[in-house]
Amino acid sequence: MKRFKETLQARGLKPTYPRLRILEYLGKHEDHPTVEMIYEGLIRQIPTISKTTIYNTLNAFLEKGIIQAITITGTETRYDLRNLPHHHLLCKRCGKIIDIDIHCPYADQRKIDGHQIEERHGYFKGICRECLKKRGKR
Amino acid sequence: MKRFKETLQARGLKPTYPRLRILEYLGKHEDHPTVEMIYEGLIRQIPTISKTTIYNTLNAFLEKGIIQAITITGTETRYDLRNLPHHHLLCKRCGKIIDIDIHCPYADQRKIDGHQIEERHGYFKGICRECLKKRGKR
DNA sequence: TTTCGTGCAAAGCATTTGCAAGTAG
DNA sequence: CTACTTGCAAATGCTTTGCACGAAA
Repeated sequence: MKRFKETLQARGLKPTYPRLRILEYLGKHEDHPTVEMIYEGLIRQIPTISKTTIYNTLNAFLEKGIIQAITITGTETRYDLRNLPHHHLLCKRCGKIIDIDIHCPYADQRKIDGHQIEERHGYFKGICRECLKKRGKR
Repeated sequence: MKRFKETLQARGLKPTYPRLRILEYLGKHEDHPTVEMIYEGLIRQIPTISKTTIYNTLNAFLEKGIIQAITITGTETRYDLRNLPHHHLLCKRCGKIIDIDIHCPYADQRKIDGHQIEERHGYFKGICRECLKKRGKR
Protein backbone atom coordinates (compact mmCIF):
# COMPACT_ATOMS: atom_id res chain seq x y z
CA MET A 1 0.00 0.00 0.00
CA LYS A 2 2.78 2.36 0.91
CA ARG A 3 4.60 1.30 -2.22
CA PHE A 4 1.60 2.26 -4.35
CA LYS A 5 1.46 5.68 -2.73
CA GLU A 6 5.07 6.27 -3.65
CA THR A 7 4.51 5.00 -7.15
CA LEU A 8 1.83 7.59 -7.69
CA GLN A 9 3.73 10.46 -6.14
CA ALA A 10 6.85 9.63 -8.10
CA ARG A 11 4.84 10.16 -11.29
CA GLY A 12 3.14 13.33 -10.19
CA LEU A 13 -0.26 11.78 -9.47
CA LYS A 14 -1.98 12.54 -6.20
CA PRO A 15 -2.39 9.36 -4.17
CA THR A 16 -6.14 9.57 -3.81
CA TYR A 17 -8.23 6.82 -2.33
CA PRO A 18 -9.75 5.59 -5.63
CA ARG A 19 -6.36 5.55 -7.32
CA LEU A 20 -4.77 3.59 -4.53
CA ARG A 21 -7.57 1.05 -4.52
CA ILE A 22 -7.43 0.63 -8.28
CA LEU A 23 -3.68 0.09 -8.12
CA GLU A 24 -4.16 -2.36 -5.30
CA TYR A 25 -6.82 -4.19 -7.29
CA LEU A 26 -4.47 -4.53 -10.23
CA GLY A 27 -1.77 -5.81 -7.91
CA LYS A 28 -4.04 -8.50 -6.53
CA HIS A 29 -5.72 -9.51 -9.76
CA GLU A 30 -3.16 -10.45 -12.34
CA ASP A 31 -5.78 -11.84 -14.68
CA HIS A 32 -5.76 -8.75 -16.90
CA PRO A 33 -9.07 -7.33 -15.73
CA THR A 34 -11.40 -5.19 -17.79
CA VAL A 35 -12.85 -1.91 -16.57
CA GLU A 36 -16.03 -3.80 -15.80
CA MET A 37 -14.18 -6.31 -13.63
CA ILE A 38 -12.38 -3.60 -11.70
CA TYR A 39 -15.64 -1.75 -11.21
CA GLU A 40 -17.47 -4.83 -9.95
CA GLY A 41 -14.59 -5.61 -7.64
CA LEU A 42 -14.47 -2.17 -6.08
CA ILE A 43 -18.10 -1.06 -5.96
CA ARG A 44 -18.71 -3.10 -2.80
CA GLN A 45 -15.95 -1.38 -0.91
CA ILE A 46 -16.28 2.03 -2.52
CA PRO A 47 -20.00 2.40 -3.24
CA THR A 48 -19.58 5.83 -4.78
CA ILE A 49 -16.90 4.90 -7.32
CA SER A 50 -17.86 5.36 -10.95
CA LYS A 51 -16.66 3.79 -14.14
CA THR A 52 -15.65 7.23 -15.31
CA THR A 53 -13.16 7.42 -12.47
CA ILE A 54 -11.82 4.01 -13.37
CA TYR A 55 -11.40 5.07 -16.97
CA ASN A 56 -9.80 8.36 -15.93
CA THR A 57 -7.48 6.61 -13.53
CA LEU A 58 -6.40 3.87 -15.90
CA ASN A 59 -5.73 6.41 -18.62
CA ALA A 60 -3.62 8.45 -16.22
CA PHE A 61 -1.71 5.31 -15.23
CA LEU A 62 -1.17 4.48 -18.88
CA GLU A 63 0.24 7.90 -19.64
CA LYS A 64 2.64 7.62 -16.76
CA GLY A 65 3.67 4.13 -17.78
CA ILE A 66 2.48 2.56 -14.53
CA ILE A 67 0.34 -0.02 -16.30
CA GLN A 68 0.03 -1.63 -19.70
CA ALA A 69 -3.06 -1.96 -21.87
CA ILE A 70 -3.75 -5.17 -23.70
CA THR A 71 -5.93 -5.36 -26.77
CA ILE A 72 -6.65 -8.86 -27.92
CA THR A 73 -10.34 -9.41 -28.27
CA GLY A 74 -11.09 -6.11 -29.94
CA THR A 75 -14.19 -5.54 -27.83
CA GLU A 76 -12.61 -4.47 -24.59
CA THR A 77 -9.31 -3.29 -23.22
CA ARG A 78 -7.61 -5.21 -20.47
CA TYR A 79 -5.05 -3.89 -18.03
CA ASP A 80 -1.86 -5.26 -16.65
CA LEU A 81 0.32 -3.99 -13.83
CA ARG A 82 3.31 -5.95 -15.07
CA ASN A 83 5.61 -3.76 -17.02
CA LEU A 84 8.14 -6.30 -18.14
CA PRO A 85 7.41 -7.32 -21.72
CA HIS A 86 5.75 -10.69 -21.96
CA HIS A 87 3.34 -12.58 -24.17
CA HIS A 88 -0.28 -13.50 -23.61
CA LEU A 89 -2.60 -16.33 -24.51
CA LEU A 90 -6.30 -15.77 -25.02
CA CYS A 91 -8.16 -18.99 -24.37
CA LYS A 92 -10.97 -19.40 -26.88
CA ARG A 93 -12.93 -21.58 -24.48
CA CYS A 94 -12.80 -19.85 -21.11
CA GLY A 95 -11.85 -16.38 -22.31
CA LYS A 96 -9.03 -16.04 -19.83
CA ILE A 97 -5.88 -14.18 -20.76
CA ILE A 98 -2.82 -15.95 -19.45
CA ASP A 99 0.75 -14.72 -19.20
CA ILE A 100 3.27 -16.51 -21.35
CA ASP A 101 6.90 -16.06 -20.51
CA ILE A 102 8.97 -16.86 -23.52
CA HIS A 103 12.06 -15.11 -24.67
CA CYS A 104 11.61 -13.47 -28.01
CA PRO A 105 14.80 -12.79 -29.97
CA TYR A 106 13.37 -9.46 -31.10
CA ALA A 107 12.70 -8.29 -27.55
CA ASP A 108 15.81 -6.16 -27.37
CA GLN A 109 16.04 -5.08 -30.96
CA ARG A 110 15.75 -1.31 -31.35
CA LYS A 111 15.33 -1.36 -35.10
CA ILE A 112 13.78 -3.74 -37.58
CA ASP A 113 13.90 -3.12 -41.32
CA GLY A 114 14.84 0.49 -40.58
CA HIS A 115 11.78 1.11 -38.41
CA GLN A 116 12.28 2.33 -34.87
CA ILE A 117 10.71 -0.12 -32.45
CA GLU A 118 9.33 1.21 -29.19
CA GLU A 119 6.87 -1.43 -28.04
CA ARG A 120 6.66 -5.13 -28.64
CA HIS A 121 3.45 -7.07 -28.27
CA GLY A 122 2.85 -10.72 -28.82
CA TYR A 123 -0.11 -12.89 -28.14
CA PHE A 124 -1.52 -16.24 -29.00
CA LYS A 125 -5.02 -17.60 -29.30
CA GLY A 126 -5.84 -21.17 -28.53
CA ILE A 127 -6.97 -23.44 -25.71
CA CYS A 128 -5.38 -23.11 -22.32
CA ARG A 129 -3.91 -25.95 -20.31
CA GLU A 130 -6.85 -26.11 -17.90
CA CYS A 131 -9.49 -26.25 -20.63
CA LEU A 132 -7.55 -28.96 -22.43
CA LYS A 133 -7.65 -31.10 -19.29
CA LYS A 134 -11.38 -30.62 -18.85
CA ARG A 135 -12.72 -31.34 -22.27
CA GLY A 136 -9.99 -33.12 -24.17
CA LYS A 137 -7.78 -32.00 -26.98
CA ARG A 138 -10.42 -31.31 -29.56
CA MET B 1 -11.32 -11.56 -60.45
CA LYS B 2 -11.96 -15.09 -61.54
CA ARG B 3 -9.68 -16.28 -58.80
CA PHE B 4 -11.77 -14.43 -56.23
CA LYS B 5 -14.93 -16.04 -57.54
CA GLU B 6 -13.42 -19.43 -57.09
CA THR B 7 -12.16 -18.54 -53.66
CA LEU B 8 -15.70 -17.72 -52.57
CA GLN B 9 -17.32 -20.74 -54.15
CA ALA B 10 -14.70 -23.04 -52.68
CA ARG B 11 -15.76 -21.88 -49.22
CA GLY B 12 -19.46 -22.05 -49.84
CA LEU B 13 -20.08 -18.33 -50.21
CA LYS B 14 -22.08 -17.05 -53.14
CA PRO B 15 -19.89 -14.88 -55.35
CA THR B 16 -22.10 -11.82 -55.20
CA TYR B 17 -21.05 -8.47 -56.58
CA PRO B 18 -20.38 -6.78 -53.23
CA ARG B 19 -18.33 -9.72 -52.00
CA LEU B 20 -16.21 -9.82 -55.12
CA ARG B 21 -15.55 -6.10 -54.95
CA ILE B 22 -14.63 -6.24 -51.29
CA LEU B 23 -12.22 -9.10 -51.98
CA GLU B 24 -10.79 -7.17 -54.87
CA TYR B 25 -10.39 -4.09 -52.69
CA LEU B 26 -8.48 -6.10 -50.11
CA GLY B 27 -6.28 -7.50 -52.84
CA LYS B 28 -5.40 -4.06 -54.12
CA HIS B 29 -5.02 -2.33 -50.77
CA GLU B 30 -2.55 -4.14 -48.63
CA ASP B 31 -2.45 -1.36 -46.08
CA HIS B 32 -4.75 -3.19 -43.65
CA PRO B 33 -7.85 -1.10 -44.29
CA THR B 34 -10.60 -0.44 -41.79
CA VAL B 35 -14.29 -0.91 -42.58
CA GLU B 36 -14.48 2.84 -43.07
CA MET B 37 -11.68 2.79 -45.63
CA ILE B 38 -13.24 -0.06 -47.58
CA TYR B 39 -16.58 1.71 -47.51
CA GLU B 40 -15.13 5.01 -48.74
CA GLY B 41 -13.24 3.18 -51.45
CA LEU B 42 -16.27 1.30 -52.76
CA ILE B 43 -19.14 3.77 -52.34
CA ARG B 44 -18.15 5.59 -55.53
CA GLN B 45 -18.40 2.47 -57.64
CA ILE B 46 -21.23 0.81 -55.74
CA PRO B 47 -23.41 3.68 -54.53
CA THR B 48 -25.86 1.36 -52.80
CA ILE B 49 -23.35 -0.55 -50.72
CA SER B 50 -23.77 -0.25 -46.98
CA LYS B 51 -21.41 -0.62 -44.08
CA THR B 52 -23.60 -3.41 -42.79
CA THR B 53 -22.81 -5.40 -45.92
CA ILE B 54 -19.13 -4.74 -45.44
CA TYR B 55 -19.34 -5.93 -41.86
CA ASN B 56 -21.38 -8.97 -42.86
CA THR B 57 -18.99 -9.80 -45.66
CA LEU B 58 -15.82 -9.39 -43.65
CA ASN B 59 -17.24 -11.52 -40.87
CA ALA B 60 -18.15 -14.21 -43.36
CA PHE B 61 -14.64 -14.05 -44.81
CA LEU B 62 -13.18 -14.30 -41.34
CA GLU B 63 -15.20 -17.38 -40.51
CA LYS B 64 -14.07 -19.05 -43.70
CA GLY B 65 -10.47 -18.10 -43.07
CA ILE B 66 -10.20 -16.02 -46.24
CA ILE B 67 -8.95 -12.96 -44.40
CA GLN B 68 -7.32 -12.06 -41.11
CA ALA B 69 -8.40 -9.46 -38.58
CA ILE B 70 -5.83 -7.28 -36.90
CA THR B 71 -6.44 -5.56 -33.61
CA ILE B 72 -3.74 -3.12 -32.64
CA THR B 73 -5.18 0.26 -31.86
CA GLY B 74 -8.15 -1.01 -29.90
CA THR B 75 -10.51 1.45 -31.54
CA GLU B 76 -10.99 -0.27 -34.87
CA THR B 77 -10.41 -3.59 -36.52
CA ARG B 78 -8.26 -3.80 -39.61
CA TYR B 79 -8.33 -6.48 -42.26
CA ASP B 80 -5.67 -8.32 -44.14
CA LEU B 81 -5.94 -10.65 -47.12
CA ARG B 82 -2.56 -12.18 -46.41
CA ASN B 83 -2.95 -15.45 -44.66
CA LEU B 84 0.67 -16.28 -44.00
CA PRO B 85 1.54 -15.37 -40.44
CA HIS B 86 3.56 -12.20 -40.18
CA HIS B 87 4.14 -9.33 -37.82
CA HIS B 88 2.97 -5.72 -38.02
CA LEU B 89 4.25 -2.31 -37.06
CA LEU B 90 1.92 0.48 -36.06
CA CYS B 91 3.59 3.81 -36.71
CA LYS B 92 2.76 6.23 -33.93
CA ARG B 93 3.28 9.20 -36.23
CA CYS B 94 1.50 8.38 -39.46
CA GLY B 95 -0.80 5.66 -38.12
CA LYS B 96 0.08 3.25 -40.90
CA ILE B 97 0.27 -0.45 -40.21
CA ILE B 98 3.20 -2.01 -42.00
CA ASP B 99 4.00 -5.66 -42.61
CA ILE B 100 7.07 -6.98 -40.89
CA ASP B 101 8.50 -10.23 -42.13
CA ILE B 102 10.59 -11.75 -39.44
CA HIS B 103 10.86 -15.34 -38.56
CA CYS B 104 9.63 -16.05 -35.09
CA PRO B 105 10.91 -19.24 -33.49
CA TYR B 106 7.48 -19.84 -31.97
CA ALA B 107 5.73 -19.64 -35.33
CA ASP B 108 5.54 -23.39 -35.74
CA GLN B 109 5.17 -24.41 -32.14
CA ARG B 110 1.87 -26.19 -31.49
CA LYS B 111 2.14 -26.06 -27.72
CA ILE B 112 3.63 -23.65 -25.23
CA ASP B 113 3.59 -24.35 -21.48
CA GLY B 114 0.95 -27.00 -22.11
CA HIS B 115 -1.41 -24.59 -23.87
CA GLN B 116 -2.61 -25.43 -27.35
CA ILE B 117 -1.63 -22.62 -29.71
CA GLU B 118 -3.87 -21.93 -32.70
CA GLU B 119 -3.05 -18.38 -33.69
CA ARG B 120 0.06 -16.30 -33.31
CA HIS B 121 -0.01 -12.54 -33.40
CA GLY B 122 2.85 -10.16 -33.03
CA TYR B 123 3.09 -6.47 -33.50
CA PHE B 124 5.29 -3.54 -32.72
CA LYS B 125 4.64 0.10 -32.09
CA GLY B 126 7.16 2.74 -33.04
CA ILE B 127 8.13 5.06 -35.84
CA CYS B 128 8.26 3.77 -39.36
CA ARG B 129 11.18 4.17 -41.74
CA GLU B 130 9.50 6.89 -43.77
CA CYS B 131 8.57 9.02 -40.78
CA LEU B 132 12.09 8.70 -39.41
CA LYS B 133 13.47 10.12 -42.65
CA LYS B 134 11.10 13.06 -42.60
CA ARG B 135 11.42 14.34 -39.09
CA GLY B 136 14.57 12.83 -37.65
CA LYS B 137 15.08 10.18 -35.08
CA ARG B 138 13.32 11.82 -32.17
C1' DT C 1 -7.57 30.34 -3.89
C1' DT C 2 -6.43 27.72 -7.49
C1' DT C 3 -5.68 23.44 -9.29
C1' DC C 4 -6.76 18.72 -9.55
C1' DG C 5 -9.97 14.73 -8.98
C1' DT C 6 -14.54 12.70 -8.92
C1' DG C 7 -18.70 11.08 -10.96
C1' DC C 8 -23.29 11.80 -13.17
C1' DA C 9 -25.39 12.28 -17.56
C1' DA C 10 -24.89 12.64 -22.27
C1' DA C 11 -22.34 12.04 -26.40
C1' DG C 12 -19.39 9.37 -29.60
C1' DC C 13 -18.01 5.47 -32.37
C1' DA C 14 -17.34 0.91 -34.02
C1' DT C 15 -20.01 -3.01 -34.50
C1' DT C 16 -24.18 -5.97 -34.30
C1' DT C 17 -29.03 -7.08 -34.75
C1' DG C 18 -33.94 -7.02 -36.46
C1' DC C 19 -36.16 -7.23 -40.31
C1' DA C 20 -38.27 -6.36 -44.92
C1' DA C 21 -37.26 -6.48 -49.63
C1' DG C 22 -34.31 -8.35 -53.27
C1' DT C 23 -31.52 -11.97 -55.64
C1' DA C 24 -28.97 -16.24 -56.95
C1' DG C 25 -29.28 -20.97 -58.21
C1' DC D 1 -39.24 -21.95 -55.05
C1' DT D 2 -36.23 -21.60 -51.20
C1' DA D 3 -32.42 -20.17 -48.95
C1' DC D 4 -29.16 -16.69 -48.79
C1' DT D 5 -27.91 -11.69 -49.22
C1' DT D 6 -28.51 -6.90 -48.85
C1' DG D 7 -29.04 -2.64 -46.41
C1' DC D 8 -31.79 0.61 -43.64
C1' DA D 9 -32.76 1.79 -38.95
C1' DA D 10 -32.30 0.89 -34.36
C1' DA D 11 -29.87 -1.13 -30.68
C1' DT D 12 -25.64 -2.36 -28.17
C1' DG D 13 -21.50 -1.86 -25.70
C1' DC D 14 -17.11 0.27 -24.67
C1' DT D 15 -15.08 4.63 -23.96
C1' DT D 16 -14.80 9.67 -23.84
C1' DT D 17 -16.51 14.30 -22.90
C1' DG D 18 -19.00 18.21 -20.60
C1' DC D 19 -19.56 19.93 -16.50
C1' DA D 20 -20.55 20.98 -11.63
C1' DC D 21 -19.26 19.80 -7.18
C1' DG D 22 -15.74 18.59 -3.82
C1' DA D 23 -11.08 17.96 -1.96
C1' DA D 24 -6.19 18.98 -1.53
C1' DA D 25 -2.10 22.10 -1.26
